[in-house]
Amino acid sequence: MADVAERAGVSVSTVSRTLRGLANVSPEVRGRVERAARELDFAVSRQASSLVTGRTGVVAVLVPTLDSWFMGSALSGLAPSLRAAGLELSVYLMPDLAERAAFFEQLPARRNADALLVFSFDLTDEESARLDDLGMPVVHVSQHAEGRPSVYVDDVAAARAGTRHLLNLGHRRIAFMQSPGATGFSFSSHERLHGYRQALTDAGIPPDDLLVVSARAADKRAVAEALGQLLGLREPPTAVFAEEDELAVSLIWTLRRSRIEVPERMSVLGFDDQPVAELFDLTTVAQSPSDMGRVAGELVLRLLDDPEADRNRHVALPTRLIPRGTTAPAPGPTQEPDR
Amino acid sequence: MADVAERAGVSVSTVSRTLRGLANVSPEVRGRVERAARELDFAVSRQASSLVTGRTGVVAVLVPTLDSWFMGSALSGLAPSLRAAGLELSVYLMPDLAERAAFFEQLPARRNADALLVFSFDLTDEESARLDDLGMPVVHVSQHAEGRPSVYVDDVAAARAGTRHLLNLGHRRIAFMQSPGATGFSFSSHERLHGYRQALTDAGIPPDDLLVVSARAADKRAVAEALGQLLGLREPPTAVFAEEDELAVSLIWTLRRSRIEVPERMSVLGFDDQPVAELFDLTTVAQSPSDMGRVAGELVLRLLDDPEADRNRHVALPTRLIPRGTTAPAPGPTQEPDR
DNA sequence: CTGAAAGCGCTAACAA
DNA sequence: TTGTTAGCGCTTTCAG
Repeated sequence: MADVAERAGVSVSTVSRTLRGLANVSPEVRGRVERAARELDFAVSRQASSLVTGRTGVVAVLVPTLDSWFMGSALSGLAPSLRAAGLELSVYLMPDLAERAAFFEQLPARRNADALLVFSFDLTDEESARLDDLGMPVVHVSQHAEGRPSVYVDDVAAARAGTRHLLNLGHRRIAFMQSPGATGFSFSSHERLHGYRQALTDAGIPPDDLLVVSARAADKRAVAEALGQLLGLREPPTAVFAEEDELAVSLIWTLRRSRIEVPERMSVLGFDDQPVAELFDLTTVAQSPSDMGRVAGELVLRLLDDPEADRNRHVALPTRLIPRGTTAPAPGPTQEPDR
Repeated sequence: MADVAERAGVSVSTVSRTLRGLANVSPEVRGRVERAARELDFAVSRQASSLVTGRTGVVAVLVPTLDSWFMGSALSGLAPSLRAAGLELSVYLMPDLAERAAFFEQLPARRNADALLVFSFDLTDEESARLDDLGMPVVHVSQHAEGRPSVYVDDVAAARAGTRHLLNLGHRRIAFMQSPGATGFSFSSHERLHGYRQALTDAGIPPDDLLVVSARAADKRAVAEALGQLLGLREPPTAVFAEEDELAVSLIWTLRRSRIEVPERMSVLGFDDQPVAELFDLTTVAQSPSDMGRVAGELVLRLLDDPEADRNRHVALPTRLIPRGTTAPAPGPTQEPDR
């Protein structure tokens, strides 16, 4: 910066003021400084400025994965808002509990970011408390935390609506298929199961734990086994609600291989509306992670502006049921399926 | 840090030495300092240390998208290496040419990162030159740049192998379907087209530009139109090589809707081996972006260690053809298809 | 093995 | 509108 100042024949303060776009610089001087900066290919060191301003110009995000549709979309929605505000995006990937523990132990983001976005985690009370003491705005995304800024969809209501769709089609034995995922990593998963149970209860059908199975979408064998569990029941289900689309299509793939027609003999409902859903003509509950990312970005910008505003603002984004071809009326008499 | 020093009854220099794990600190003092730091929940400010060391502890990545299988996997492969080395990962998303121009104009990463990874871009000479002058190690990923560190797959050879597979099945009219993408954003795309042409030429078949069409995978209508162009030709193709799996499955979807059996009447070959490939039983050329990310991470670590080592190291990762059910021998007499 | 002091590159008073 | 000066929190000589 001293070089620029010398070249432009002004003091460093003037260079600083110019480069930050402050008003009180004469146009003539401004021009000289800008030209000098350009000629010298000068860029302000964030490190140095943050040392004095106390702001790092960085927003940190804590994510469980990066190679998922959800996270990819969410970050795509988030990044532009931050860039527009001149903030850098720093990613902390915590794929397992060990990494996660290490993160909360050291809180590396502590003084190295101005705000933190936490995605999809089932935080323990202790972890939440640590975040509260971080001394920076923390926004919870795809999850909600009492009294803390959160952006999410109402997974309970969404799952209830999805389940009701199946009930309305006359299904009475409805299974729920979960993605296991590392423990403590999926907030939404629990909520969706809860919504499913609620809808059943509301319809006067007692939830049956035998109808809740789990498998990783990528593990075909596990999906087949989970399906096997369901088909071997005394009263097998006529519909399966999968907690996310990838699992749903993996299930459809398995059903097809077993010559069980979808939706004639088995309805399948997904959650997400990923691109693959359309390809499989999958009925699903749509959510928009990119909207979630965008809204979270806007919220964090507002919090950065005024840490007290929006302190416990919760933003719930909509979901909607997209009926496609994998759900159909339950086979046989609807009141008393006799097989 | 002064607080920690006071609490431990030592000077700040000692705290600094301890926290950086330097050897010359007595065990007894080390213990006191570490305890004090823990009790005060102290974390070193990267900003302040980088000001004096000149290293930021940040690795920047330049990416065209985040919501793609490729980038998600690549970043998943990269992040752990960086974390293990105590480096932060800063993401610069440049979805369009305007953002890109702005980036190269300002080079915001200039003094705010220790190294830069550039993904998948078709850089202009001017852009490459700017990167060279950045004064930090730059690694090109999923692309290669003469004389600069690069990690990639040999797209030309891979596409040639894929095309040869179709030729070996007796296909003579083989189409190539591209994803348009913003101009200048896909290095691999050009290379694959090139490999496809080479294989044809090698087999004595003159490449026919009418057989090269393009459509975005997500745009069903565009895919249908592209397919229409091919089907309307005087000599329509019996096989299509799609430059990436998502496009391939979108094409298969369209073909099925048109009651054109795959692979009986049309073979389809993809590129990537994304999870969706298995679901569609898609024959494809597999690559591993997560390996690419991992290797790029290791390379960047080595360059950070010694900027001169590996200066123009090129790492080419393998691809392999995965035969599945969407490719089959060409219908009719192979030498002279008579329809 | 430990401490004192200088200074990294910038911004924020304050003065002019 | 511009310049001068004092730090921001650390690391790094250099002494001890």
